[in-house]
Amino acid sequence: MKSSLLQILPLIPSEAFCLPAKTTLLSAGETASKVFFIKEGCVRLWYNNDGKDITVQFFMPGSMVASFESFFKETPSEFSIETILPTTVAVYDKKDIEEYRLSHPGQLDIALDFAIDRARNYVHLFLSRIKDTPQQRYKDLLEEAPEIVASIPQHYIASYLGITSVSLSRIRKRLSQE
Amino acid sequence: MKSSLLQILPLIPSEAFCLPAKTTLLSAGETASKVFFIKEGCVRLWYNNDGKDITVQFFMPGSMVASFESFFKETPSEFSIETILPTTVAVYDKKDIEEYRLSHPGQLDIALDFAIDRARNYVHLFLSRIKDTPQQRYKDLLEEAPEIVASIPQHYIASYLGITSVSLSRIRKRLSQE
DNA sequence: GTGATTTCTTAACAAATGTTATCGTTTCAG
DNA sequence: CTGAAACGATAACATTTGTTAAGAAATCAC
Repeated sequence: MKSSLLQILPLIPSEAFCLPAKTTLLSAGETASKVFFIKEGCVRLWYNNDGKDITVQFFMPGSMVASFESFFKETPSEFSIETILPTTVAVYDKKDIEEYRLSHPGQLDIALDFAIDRARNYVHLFLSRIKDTPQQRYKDLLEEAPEIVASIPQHYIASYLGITSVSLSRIRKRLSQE
Repeated sequence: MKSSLLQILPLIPSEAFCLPAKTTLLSAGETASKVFFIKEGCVRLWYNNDGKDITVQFFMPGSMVASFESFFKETPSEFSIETILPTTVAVYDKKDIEEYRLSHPGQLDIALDFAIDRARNYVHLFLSRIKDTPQQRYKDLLEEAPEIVASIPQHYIASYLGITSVSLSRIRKRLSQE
């Protein structure tokens, strides 16, 4: 039986940190050498689109976040990562992961598993933008993570939904009138 | 020095096929066990969104295509793959790739490389939807692959751009008036 | 070849969003 | 505590897209 990623993670050296909100974990332009495991709080991955801040994804406790392409290809990251709530993370270094990976060849390939997982994630982010209206995506987000919607500024939510905060305000009004 | 994917591919058994347009390589619901290398022609990967046909991506000669998640996770594919022009492909079987992979552990990890590559691809598809207007994306597609735009029905293009064919028609008119 | 189908354009109207601006309210730093 | 900044709602108008429908042109099947 193959081990799961969550079983293997504790075997790799890591450091835990408690961070305040708005702490940057990785700035666009830097090359990612760390993976963060969210223990508590909330983190967002965002993209600077000509000065416009676009939230690509929110990460909740129990999930891992890194700048994917940068981490694997060792190129400057297109994305930044920052906490939006007070957050506790475990930080894994790329070299420690590689070391474990090379010394346990028979086991689950952590890197491949992480890569596949992130790829699947982007497929679904992509599909959700294609399939659903901003209004439907807002309703979905409300169901999946009401605590996010409640605790962070709406312009983060709006940029995640791919609309302006004005439009999100209108959507909220429409929904409250139903 | 690590080998590139394109150097390794010829070492793996494959079969070549010449296929007419509109040939389905994989139907949604099936589990992907093959990877296709496009030698000539053009292939599209598409998604059935409640009866609406959405083209996710076009694949040109020199690139590889498979239903990513289905291939790695051995789950039913959400996507279908079909030729849109007469196309020549080399077909690689998952078991042959795995065999090569396991018997050449020191070398480039084909699976990881393919997974990373597909993930990067989805990141960029995703970003391009976020950053650019349909009009800009149409202009980009015209530059990158004029032969596609010229040789396939416009509703494929429209669904790739995320708009209706009516809207694409309007965009074309706008551009021709500039 | 010919009739049927598909493709592409255009029109008219409805619906949604973007942009800009205003105005309370809340939050935050010092 | 207090002034400044950020936040959220709303209005007005422009722009874009979706929808539906109609018609011309190209393509396909037989």
